[in-house]
Amino acid sequence: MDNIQNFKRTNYCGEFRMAHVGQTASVCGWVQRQRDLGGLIFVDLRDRTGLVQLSFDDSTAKDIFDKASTLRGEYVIAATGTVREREAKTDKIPTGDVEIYVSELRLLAKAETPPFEIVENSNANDVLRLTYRYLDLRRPDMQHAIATRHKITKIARDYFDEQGFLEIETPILTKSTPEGARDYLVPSRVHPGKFYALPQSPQQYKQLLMLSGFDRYFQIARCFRDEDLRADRQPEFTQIDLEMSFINEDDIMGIQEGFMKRVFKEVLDVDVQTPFLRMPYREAMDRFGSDKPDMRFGFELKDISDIVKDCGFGVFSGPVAEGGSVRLINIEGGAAAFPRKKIDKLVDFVKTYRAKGLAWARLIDGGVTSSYAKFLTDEENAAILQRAGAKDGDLVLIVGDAKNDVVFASLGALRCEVAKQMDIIDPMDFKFLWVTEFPMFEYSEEEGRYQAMHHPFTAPMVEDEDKILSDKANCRARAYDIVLNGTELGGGSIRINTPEMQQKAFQALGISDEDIEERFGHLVNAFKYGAPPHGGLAYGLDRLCMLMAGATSIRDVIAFPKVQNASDLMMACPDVVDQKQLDDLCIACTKTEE
RNA sequence: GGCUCGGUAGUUCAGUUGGUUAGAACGCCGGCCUGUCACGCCGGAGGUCGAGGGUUCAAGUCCCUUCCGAGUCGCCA
Repeated sequence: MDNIQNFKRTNYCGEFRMAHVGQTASVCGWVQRQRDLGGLIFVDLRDRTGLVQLSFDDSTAKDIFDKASTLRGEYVIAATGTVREREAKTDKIPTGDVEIYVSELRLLAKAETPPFEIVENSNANDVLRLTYRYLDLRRPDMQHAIATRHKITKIARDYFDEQGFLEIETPILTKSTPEGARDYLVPSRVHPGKFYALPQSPQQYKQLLMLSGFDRYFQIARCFRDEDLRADRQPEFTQIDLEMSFINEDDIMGIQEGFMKRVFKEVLDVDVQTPFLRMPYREAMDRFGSDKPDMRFGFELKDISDIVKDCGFGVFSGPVAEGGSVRLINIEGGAAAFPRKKIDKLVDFVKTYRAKGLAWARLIDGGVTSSYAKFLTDEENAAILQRAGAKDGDLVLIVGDAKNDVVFASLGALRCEVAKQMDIIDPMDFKFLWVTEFPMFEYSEEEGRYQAMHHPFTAPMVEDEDKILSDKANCRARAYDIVLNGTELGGGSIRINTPEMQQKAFQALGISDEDIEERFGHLVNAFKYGAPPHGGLAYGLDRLCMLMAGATSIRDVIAFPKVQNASDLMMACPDVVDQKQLDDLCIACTKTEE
């Protein structure tokens, strides 16, 4: 094995072009592939910038040539040589016009054959990739994703700095907040039986920073939530978190739009149109069945409750009578040609959203075949198709339910699913949307009471302030989400800044005075000392990176992510700890895994 | 907690109504080869069919349990 004494890298592998011909260059990295043609050896050398070809022939010193013949994939080497034009060029790699004719070769580390090939677009399965994440990260697409993430955070720091924001760190060991997601708890050794919680977000700290006068705060903040994972949800994730004082919604949105415009231009060279479209929550639900609608395609929802409320078909009239609704989406673009099997799959699909079924009508060759027409009058059938705006070649899909939530959830998901299946979505089309006027409260069936939809510090809309106690169901909040292509990128609100209004909000949530003091006393107390009007926003950095990198899971833009059961396959954690550690913390386990 | 899908050489997969010695490609090892770049040619090694139990003359294949992974519903103020 050689050492790297007196070796100085002059270039990264991916840099070499015809302009370098004749130069002496020193490079280092990993062997991608060695091709031994007998009297001639080629080695593709890889570093994080790309590949360059090293070549060895019968004019090469014998000891170097012999060493080159022993090279295997993933060996770590350093080489010095002359850059020369290739006899046979390739356009498959950017350095394909040149090669380095090696005069000095050092073998710095050997490598076992990796459990999967280190290549772009690996189809190795996730268990393997995540168990050997350090090898997975060598692959060019992962290197690109991680580098893209760096670019985004770099631009965020630059941009918010230019806008007068201060980056301020907030604690990771903090106080448990029973509202909202489950907390990760950290036991205290010094205070037996007491626990810190890891932050779900820096929410209260950043509001207190406003009260302290920092005026514009931002942080790239790690957040923790002990909830089940999804493709776009990890137990620890990163937010670009910010808060501003003496502002209104327009100021915050304007700053955000400027950031998005810049980050998309610099990272993807995409021009994002500003200002972004804004849409009240109510309208988003009515038109798209979702509070995070994908605006890249139509298939909007239409309410046909008025047409079917007195019809003879109980599947339609029943839900309306019970206070729900019947709505449809009209799928254009030849969806009427969907085979019956495919439609049956869609029926199963909506059932996962608790819909009881899916009625459909296909308009083909001037005729209509449908699953429901025989139960309705000609007038009713005609009115439905007219409301749908359906024309020949279209597929009408109808869901009715006594719960509007079910109708919205199923049709909202269905329009996205169908668009996906029809492959009509352009991944490089980025359609932003602000969803505004969120409800202040939502009713929790489980808890049997109203809960804050956003969080308990969100200000009500000025015109709805008097509804905060008297008409919770119709009280709207000064909250807004930023939505990109059907993904909720972030959310925020204007906060309450007077003790009086905060008191009302807690009261509306049914939190007792004792609980207020116990759980939020610090914040309530602080607000007595002059809190400026303030508000802010937090983005999911992982989701933004995912969308910009064209990934389908945030795992692909996180260097060391967790799997669905929240464990880390590479580090093999969580794991048991020594009894001594538990004793120090006064902790006894009552249940353990096998 | 529920539902759906998946687990077979190192890897990605195929494996028929249950039936001889479980295959392919890539990778790996050895040999040959002076312009390759998915090098080529010749040869070779490599399997607890995720695990456990059951049905059967016979199980990769059927049944049950369980582990692991993915997607998703619930959940995620």
